[in-house]
Amino acid sequence: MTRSEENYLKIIFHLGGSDSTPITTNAIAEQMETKPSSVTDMAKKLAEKNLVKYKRYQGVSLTEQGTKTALSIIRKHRLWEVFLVKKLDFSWDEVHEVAEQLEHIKSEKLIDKIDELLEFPKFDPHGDPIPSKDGKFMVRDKQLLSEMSIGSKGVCVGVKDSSAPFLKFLDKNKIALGHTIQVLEIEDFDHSLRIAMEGRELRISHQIASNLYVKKNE
Amino acid sequence: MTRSEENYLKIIFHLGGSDSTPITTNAIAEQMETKPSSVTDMAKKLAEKNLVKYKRYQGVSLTEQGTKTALSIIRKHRLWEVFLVKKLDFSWDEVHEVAEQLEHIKSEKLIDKIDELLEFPKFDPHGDPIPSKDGKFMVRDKQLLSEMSIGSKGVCVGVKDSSAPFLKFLDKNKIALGHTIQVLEIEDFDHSLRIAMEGRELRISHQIASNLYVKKNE
DNA sequence: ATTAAAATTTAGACAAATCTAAAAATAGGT
DNA sequence: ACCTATTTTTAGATTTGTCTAAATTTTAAT
Ligand SMILES: [Mn+2]
Ligand SMILES: [Mn+2]
Ligand SMILES: [Mn+2]
Ligand SMILES: [Mn+2]
Repeated sequence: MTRSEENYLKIIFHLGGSDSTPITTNAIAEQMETKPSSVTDMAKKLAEKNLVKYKRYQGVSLTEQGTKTALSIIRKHRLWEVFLVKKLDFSWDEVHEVAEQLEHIKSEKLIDKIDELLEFPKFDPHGDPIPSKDGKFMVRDKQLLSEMSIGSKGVCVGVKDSSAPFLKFLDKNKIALGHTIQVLEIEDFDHSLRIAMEGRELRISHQIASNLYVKKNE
Repeated sequence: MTRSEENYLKIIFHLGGSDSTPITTNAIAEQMETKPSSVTDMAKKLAEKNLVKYKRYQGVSLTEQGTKTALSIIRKHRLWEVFLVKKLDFSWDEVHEVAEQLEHIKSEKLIDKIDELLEFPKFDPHGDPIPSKDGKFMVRDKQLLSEMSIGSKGVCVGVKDSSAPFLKFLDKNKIALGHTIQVLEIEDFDHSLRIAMEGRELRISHQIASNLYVKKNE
């Protein structure tokens, strides 16, 4: 597997899709920051290797083997992110770039030992689940903060947008995973929210709220 | 810098050489496990980037900039090797391959944090010195065991051959860095040695002795 | 000084991954 | 059903790093 093939598989996985709703060439091209014609070439190559199903003009979907491979890359990416944060004091907005490189290191033993060193974490620094060796991962019952009703309480468990600017904004406003949240008020005008978080009260825009995942209290 | 360029620089560094005694095309080709014609192409490219001095038919030597780059790759390689042994319980015969990949990860912060986590080690698991950020490294006063005279004592501080088979052989015979060594007898016939090591007595061939570095006691 | 052997370079080709421009297929609106 | 806009594919070129085979230069022996 080349690095490029691995990146395509990862992106196809993240775009979702299935046999019945394949991923389009353009969607992949946009995520890969490449041209559709390049995607077509790669689609053929991956199909040749039985990693994707591909029919001309009909888009691409992962085979079982392709899914397995994608999950193993994602596993490595997220474990390295945890390593960087927990063991090397990286902040959560710095880890993605480095993990993009580290995810391609080829050594089963290495990633298993990292997993062990970290005591088998189930989620990465952004709240995304870490697949196990056999490709299974926790699906956490979570919803966007923007979809919660007034008065409801929960715990912040993840971010939808994990770009550095958004993560830095959260840091600046002392919003972090694990914090408790209660929705106090939702403005009709702009859908901004007034929330209580760890004793404080703050106002956040609809855009922020629609990029924060919350686990609702029972 | 591409991965290939980095590997060429590293190998040119390891081959020694200087402005007056440049490294030959064939020597590089052999180490890189590639063809001389490929080396010529790369020599031109590296010369273009001012990383080596290159004159047709006259071989290659590193510029100051090339030396700096080579040392930074070697620093990364050796720090990762220490990390694998100390933090992930790899054995010293398993680390080289993985370090060959990890040495190409591009992140200053990452390698500095690894350095810090390891408490700034000065030598790698094979006894080779780890260059500092600014490219300086300890030159240890050491000699080959095969060059020691009868009766002299020392401490085993490094291996010349760090291939897995040799390292495994040392493990099997409980020869490790840090162990004390005294030369008891040298056979005229085959130059094999009888040595005392950590209380035991053992016999080792000339070939083994000429791949073990010892720091002589004053 | 000649000459043969060895080392090195050049020329031309190839695979991987990408691009641009043109052609083909599909999808959506009327 | 038809036409047009969009999507996707093809064809051909480019870059990087490699190769083989042929040509050139160096070296070392006579
Ligand atoms: Mn990430
Ligand atoms: Mn990647
Ligand atoms: Mn090594
Ligand atoms: Mn390398």
